[in-house]
Amino acid sequence: MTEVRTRFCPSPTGVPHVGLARTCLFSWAYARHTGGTFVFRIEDTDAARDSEESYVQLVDALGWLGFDWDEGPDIGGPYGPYRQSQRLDIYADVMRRLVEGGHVYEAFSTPAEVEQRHRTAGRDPKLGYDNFDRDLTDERKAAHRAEGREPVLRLRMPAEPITFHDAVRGEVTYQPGTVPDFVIARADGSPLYTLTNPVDDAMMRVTHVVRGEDLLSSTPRQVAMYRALMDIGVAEWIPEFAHAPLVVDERKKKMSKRDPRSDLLAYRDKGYLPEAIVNYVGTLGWSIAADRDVFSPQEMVAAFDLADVNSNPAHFDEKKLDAINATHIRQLSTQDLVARLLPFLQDRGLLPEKPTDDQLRVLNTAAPLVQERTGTLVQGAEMLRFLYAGEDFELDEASAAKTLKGDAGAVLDASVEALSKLDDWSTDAIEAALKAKLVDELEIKPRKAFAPLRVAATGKTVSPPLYESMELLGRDITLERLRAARSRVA
RNA sequence: GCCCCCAUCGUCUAGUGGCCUAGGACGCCGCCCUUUCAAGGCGGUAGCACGGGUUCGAAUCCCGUUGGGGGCACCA
Repeated sequence: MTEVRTRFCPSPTGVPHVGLARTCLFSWAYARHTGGTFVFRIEDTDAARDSEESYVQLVDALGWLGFDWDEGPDIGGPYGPYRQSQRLDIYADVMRRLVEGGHVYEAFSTPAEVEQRHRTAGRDPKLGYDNFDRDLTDERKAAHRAEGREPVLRLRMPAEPITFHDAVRGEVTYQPGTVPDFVIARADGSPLYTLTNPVDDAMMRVTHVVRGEDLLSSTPRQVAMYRALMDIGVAEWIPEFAHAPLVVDERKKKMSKRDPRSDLLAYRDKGYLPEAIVNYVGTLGWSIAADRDVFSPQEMVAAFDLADVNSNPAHFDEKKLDAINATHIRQLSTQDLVARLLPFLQDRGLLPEKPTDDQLRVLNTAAPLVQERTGTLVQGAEMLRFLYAGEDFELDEASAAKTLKGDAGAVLDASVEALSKLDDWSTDAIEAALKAKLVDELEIKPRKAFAPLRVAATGKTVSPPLYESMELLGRDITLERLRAARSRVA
């Protein structure tokens, strides 16, 4: 157990969520930090719930976030296959050896029977399995089978305390009797997570198991399974565990996978940067430095250690995510920002698949203007809408109602007049002409004067800087829009 | 109910016995800048759950209390 090998092994159910991203991040960052190997495995042993669609979304989301793996279902590797549904023969073989080794036994009790026994004995009926079938005689088993009952397989829990080391929590001990013998294979013979997960981690030579705290209390079972696997020669060691604290909601409950804030791909659609998601999720249970919380994935990899992960649950705060996203947007180069904005403009039909040189020139000039005032790429694209809307340009009704009234008519008339006779259609000239006319000559307060102009030209009360926007729009369109707005003022 | 985990500003965190009259960030509030809204700059608000120990000294170690959470499937 020299080189670090970590893994991320989701089951393909539902949509990719924030909790997954955080667990994956810690696992991935640790492998990358140590120069180890990162394995991606799919745990699809529950045909009823797993779906190919979910698998595709998972790969999509992970790739978007910038995670890369050295071994996985899509790229193979020395310990494949990396989808559990393709490893059934392996599990069958291990099961057989586990039975032979006496670690596992056939159990026929139904949950109702177990509960009934608890009641009869005056115990709490919710106690869980009572290890009743541990030493069934061959006669009893045959009798059960004669009734048409098929057994599940259960692992015999050891009689000694189970202690394991957790990189986050230190030593954790479970007393014997507190964890019942557990099922590792269904009555139809198909394997369960309780078997497949440790078997694969062992066979894929995983050294560090990073997972959520919700799995902490299943770890003694995991450890017991490892011991059995070591006994039959399948495992060589018990991996180090690291249980990351839960991501919780405002009610302090484990954040639901169904929570809309949990949907990773939705963040991409809303114009969040993947590195911002990674950054934010990385601050949940870990910190890069005492006075710093904005960092790149590379910086996190350089600094990350499982031992520094803290153990208390972290509340998911969308406001903070927004702030971090905005910061990352501001740090982008113009070229990078343009490249990231482009798909959003195209999705909205504002730019064609192949933009013209002129459209790109405008975008290169305008992108830095929205960069410093937008929280997401979607907001940024929307802020640029007025530049590309053409015939479809329309005023935001709320903005128009707020500003196109009272003095607005006079302001627009005066502006059209001043701008019409401008020789030089540049930001500076526009600014000078407008200020001279509106502020100096007509003595209109700046905030009163420029609000209607902004709405007239860009459609909204929030936009890139006004004079620059007018320059980019060009004289004809600017004047046309001011006149159109004028006609709306009573 | 049983087992386990957790406990620093509203939130995320720094803090691993003296550097802490507890630092940063988000949020919130105020001021400045200013062509709206933002952004930016500056400042402010606010916290070691409680009770016992240990120690010359505790946010930091131990015990207990309280509170919160997770798990107890032929799901993963």
